[in-house]
Amino acid sequence: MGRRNQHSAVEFDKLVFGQIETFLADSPADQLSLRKVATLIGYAPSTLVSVYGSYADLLLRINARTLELLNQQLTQVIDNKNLTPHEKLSALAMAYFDFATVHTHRWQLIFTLTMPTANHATDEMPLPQWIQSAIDYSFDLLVNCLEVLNPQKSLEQRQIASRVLWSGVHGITVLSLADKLFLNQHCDGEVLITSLVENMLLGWAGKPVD
Amino acid sequence: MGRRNQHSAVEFDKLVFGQIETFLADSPADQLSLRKVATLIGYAPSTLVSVYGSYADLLLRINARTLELLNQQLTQVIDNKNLTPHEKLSALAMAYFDFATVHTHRWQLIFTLTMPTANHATDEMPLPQWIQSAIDYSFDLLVNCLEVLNPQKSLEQRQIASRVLWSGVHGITVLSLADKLFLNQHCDGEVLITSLVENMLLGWAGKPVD
DNA sequence: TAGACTAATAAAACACTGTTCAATTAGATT
DNA sequence: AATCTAATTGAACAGTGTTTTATTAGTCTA
Repeated sequence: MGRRNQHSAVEFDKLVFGQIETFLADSPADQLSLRKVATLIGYAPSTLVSVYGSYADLLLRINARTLELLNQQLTQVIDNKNLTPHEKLSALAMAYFDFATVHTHRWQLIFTLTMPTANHATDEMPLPQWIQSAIDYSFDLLVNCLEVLNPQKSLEQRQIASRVLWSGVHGITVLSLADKLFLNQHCDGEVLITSLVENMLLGWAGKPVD
Repeated sequence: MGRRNQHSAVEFDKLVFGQIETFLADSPADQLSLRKVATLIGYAPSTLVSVYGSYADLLLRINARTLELLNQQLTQVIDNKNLTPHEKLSALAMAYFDFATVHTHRWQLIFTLTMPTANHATDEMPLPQWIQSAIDYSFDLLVNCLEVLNPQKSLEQRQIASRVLWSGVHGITVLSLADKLFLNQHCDGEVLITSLVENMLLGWAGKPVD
């Protein structure tokens, strides 16, 4: 077939992803570069491009892995059958926050990575089907919890509330990691998240929930 | 004194800020560069550096102007004395969202700009006093509204609730602009914001608020 | 008025970045 | 043993922000 790989495809992936992710354990993504990754794995920069298409595409692969890991952690929370809907929502919110706190730089990369060259295709092209399904499924979990808490509300209202909850948790996480909450006493973002969930569900159910 | 400026200091600022901000009216900040700004204003790149210190510092000046403009708009809402606390909070949230929607790229620059070279000073150095005061003042406005709505709660609880509200609005705004809310029907972020404020205040006051 | 001084501006070089492309190289195939 | 081919690389390119050096053009002084 030609020159033998010094690493097989999967070995190469493992090498690349491993080096990048250990780097991101300590340092933010904007301190990394294609050339640094190349020296980190002992290959030439052009090799990485020929394998992954571009540096942006490589980082996109990293993001896919991060999202998969996040999904695992959230699923783990959901699968705990001993929780009430209220507890489940709280646990999900906290798991999201904790994940971002632990894997700060990998999590931030998800939201800071922008594809270069005003990619017209990206704007109009819908998400890959498997991603869209995964997202829909995740939101359905929230929607179901909300339905139990207040069956009176319409589906649309539940969908809206699920987005509000997730946006709120996301906002708290973003600002907490950026240290932009400006609470004089050092008060964890976790306190804010429980307050958000507590008050939202109180407003949502019209009465204290369990 | 030496060679006369072809533009005075204030004229130069006006030229630079004007060109950058009209650019950001159409295009995101990551498509701009020091060299592009230089050609845009008809000066050499090094001139900009000698005036503002660095490209990052220049963008920081842009952010200061954006924040000032945002502050004006929010103050305008607050100064309307005919509003109930509830209405005031809703109007503030909406004004924040609308500002980000109108000045998308300038607003995003505030949160995407990161100072280069792992600036150790930045991590430990507190904010300039005038900025810290402005932030405290803004949050106090929220805290006061919350006190009227439920005087039972402690100051700390009010401070927490104000952060939750702001984080929630911020999160909705971020995800709305990134088009990551995944609501199948095209449903404005404004609907989410009213839902957030409504439910939070319902939970907060323990009863429907005016 | 002629020359020195100086602040404003620019030009060039430097160290980076991601990307492209032509040139290798080493194993498999014939 | 020669050929072929896929993996890998090195060099060139266009771009970035920054630094350093050089050139202006106006003001001040002798």
